[in-house]
Amino acid sequence: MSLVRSRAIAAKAPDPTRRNQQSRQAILRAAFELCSERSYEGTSVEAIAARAGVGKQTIYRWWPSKGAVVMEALNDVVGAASDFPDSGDVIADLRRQMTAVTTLLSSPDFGPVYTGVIGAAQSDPAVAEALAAQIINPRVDACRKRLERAREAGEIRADADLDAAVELLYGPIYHRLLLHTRPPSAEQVNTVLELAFTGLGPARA
Amino acid sequence: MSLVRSRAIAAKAPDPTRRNQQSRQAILRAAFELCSERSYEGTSVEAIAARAGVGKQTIYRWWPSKGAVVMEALNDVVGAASDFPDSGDVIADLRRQMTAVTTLLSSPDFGPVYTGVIGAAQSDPAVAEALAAQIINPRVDACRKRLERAREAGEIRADADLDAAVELLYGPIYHRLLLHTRPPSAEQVNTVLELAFTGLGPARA
Amino acid sequence: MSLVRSRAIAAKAPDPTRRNQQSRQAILRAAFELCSERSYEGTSVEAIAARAGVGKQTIYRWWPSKGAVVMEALNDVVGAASDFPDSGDVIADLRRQMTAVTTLLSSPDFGPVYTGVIGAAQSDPAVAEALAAQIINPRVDACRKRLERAREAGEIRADADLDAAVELLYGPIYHRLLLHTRPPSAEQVNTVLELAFTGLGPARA
Amino acid sequence: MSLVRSRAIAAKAPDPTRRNQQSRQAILRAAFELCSERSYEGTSVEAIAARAGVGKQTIYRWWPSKGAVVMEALNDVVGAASDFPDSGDVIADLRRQMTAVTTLLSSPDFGPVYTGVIGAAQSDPAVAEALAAQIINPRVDACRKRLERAREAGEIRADADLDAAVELLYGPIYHRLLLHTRPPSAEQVNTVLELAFTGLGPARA
DNA sequence: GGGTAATCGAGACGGTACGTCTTGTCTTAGG
DNA sequence: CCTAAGACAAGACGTACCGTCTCGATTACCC
Repeated sequence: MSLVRSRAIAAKAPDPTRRNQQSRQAILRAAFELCSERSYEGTSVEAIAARAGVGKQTIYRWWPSKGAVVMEALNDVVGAASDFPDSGDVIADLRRQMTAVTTLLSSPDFGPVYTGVIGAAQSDPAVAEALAAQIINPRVDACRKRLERAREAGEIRADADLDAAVELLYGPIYHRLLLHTRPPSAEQVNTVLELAFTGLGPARA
Repeated sequence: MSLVRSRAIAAKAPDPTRRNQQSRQAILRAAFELCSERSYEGTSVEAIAARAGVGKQTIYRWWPSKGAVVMEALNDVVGAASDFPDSGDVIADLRRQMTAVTTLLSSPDFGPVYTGVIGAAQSDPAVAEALAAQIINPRVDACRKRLERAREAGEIRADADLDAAVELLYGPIYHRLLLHTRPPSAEQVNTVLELAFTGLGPARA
Repeated sequence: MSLVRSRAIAAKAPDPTRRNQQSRQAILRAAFELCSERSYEGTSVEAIAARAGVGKQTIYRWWPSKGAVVMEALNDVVGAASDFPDSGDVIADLRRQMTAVTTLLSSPDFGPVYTGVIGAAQSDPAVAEALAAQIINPRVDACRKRLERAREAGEIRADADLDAAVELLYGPIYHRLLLHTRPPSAEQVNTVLELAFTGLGPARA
Repeated sequence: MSLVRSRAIAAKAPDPTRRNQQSRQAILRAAFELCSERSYEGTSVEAIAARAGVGKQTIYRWWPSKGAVVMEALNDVVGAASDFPDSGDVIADLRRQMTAVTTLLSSPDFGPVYTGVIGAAQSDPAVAEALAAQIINPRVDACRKRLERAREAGEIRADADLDAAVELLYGPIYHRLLLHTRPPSAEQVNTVLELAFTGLGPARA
């Protein structure tokens, strides 16, 4: 899985065996650094090439756009989607994972780069596709698998739509993150879990 | 509230009483049209000025950036946040309102412009602030007020955090919309309402 | 003559009796000051209006262009073309007058403004015409009149073309001034007078 | 001499071996054409770039200003300063050369472009320097060399300052050209030569 | 182990848009 | 009606990047 993971967006043609791995690393590193220092929008392909000590053509040979480069750089930073922990207590496991996410998103190094890429995805379908395929879906899948085990264990209603459940849990975090109403936080995670598992409705029976 | 709503971002200095309202309308109209025809990213200030028959300076005099113009145009299109309907059945009212939202977001005229502005908000703090203040918060407030009445009527648990509840309901829609996993839909609204009100946990008692 | 002298370029229409003389003076003064401080090119109508505490319209109402304003300001500074002195020695009189000219042209306050206006005259026929009519021709005339008296006194050949003679005397100064090969100087005046009166040819008979 | 002639003003930095000569020629050609059709002032860098089918940056990469471009274009048109003819009769040679100059300056294609550049030189020191170094000085030198031979041949006084003599001969032409009193002409050349060689003073001895 | 083909750094190129500046006209209030 | 103030349409300025292109100069594979 992880072998193909980080190349879907980069399908451009030339012989990958001749690729200079030092240049590739320098480019990804420069891209992430520049996005952290300035911002996603404030980072140009020219600047990435200059910082990496690389010709612009070397970037355009292997990636279709700035978004694709930063996408891949981001993916290198966060690493592969690991499976969810399974302690037997689904709420504790979700709390752990979701809290880690809000912490990462609040990091000044990572958060703005990530939201920058999501911003770029709104106007660049290739970035949007790569974002969903490489970053979001693997993590949604890992979460849904954990929820499936919880459902089998009776911790979750038997009739729950688990894809929708993942969106119900993470949606509020992205709502805050992307609409800039207030920052996501560990405290929010607790509230969301409580509401989502107990339900908004009045106590039943 | 709605008196000040649509000018927060435009604070730039010159005497507003001398402003040419025809130019203002032509600019907002041109901005929205161009964003609909091409895309947010594909629309330039130059093009807006040309389409509106206006000098570029007239745009830069009154707005700090393209994002601010489109923001205001969008706000004109969607109109003020109306109060939620109150039929006495909170779930029916939410379904009506949330379905209208997903329909609007799925419209090819409106959806891409809206996501474009949200994308711009990720790199432009002024746009982000205007988005929250002018578009999101008024609607969040309206929804929370309806939920408050529902809580008083016993349709919602007495201890529920209603701001979080709004995020719980709308977050899943924005999750799909902005992460481009799958489009928001009326069907999603039903699923979300069912899950959010009943809760993920197993039937109690 | 000198009553109408300085208005030829300004023929624009409105009733001159209603003209505010304080504004006129402030404009001319501001124009000359700004040209001295920055340069002719670096001075804009906006800046002149601002410095003079005057609306731009007040400038455009009375003058057709920046060149016309500076032209008139310059004319105020140098004053009317005075008659040449007549000591009975034409060469001494010319030396006095021409040396005064090179001194004025070398002044950092005046020289650059003057060459700036001559530069503007190369692209603006109205300025060119005003320059010739208001600045150059009156002085050429005064000089020619002095040469006429010298011719009558036998100091100058009876068959000399005196208009050409004036150009012969002042041309070398403007050659240096406008082609920027080397600055005009008092020393140049001596050389020019010597050459022009004695002639380049070998001593006759 | 003529090898280095046409690059003095263009010292801007980039590697000249990589320069696209087709673009260079297209730019110079477009610049001269536009200046002829409209005027020097009425010609913009944008228009030159558009007419030449070239990006603006390509102009700014190799020239510091519009003046520098037109300067070089002009220099290409007039060609290198040729040596003066030497028929043994210095007055005949000067008449030939100076008449050619007044003819060129009276040409509607060339004259206004040339005066436009001289106008620009009054506000742009770089253009002024290039004008002197590339256009004026080579021709002054060629003329002075011819006068030196004439002095050796006894056609000119042994004690004449020949640099001043060149200014004496050409100054009157530029006086008319740049102060716009009346146009330079072949007839003027005759008058100037007669006056300059014979002298203004009464017949000697 | 030499030939050849692709990648590499570098950077010029034709373009587009930026945000600023100035021009000359038009509009508004005040005297 | 003239004035100061300044908004307006127009459009050029010089800069920044875009994505493509052309250069030698290394590579690295194949014969």
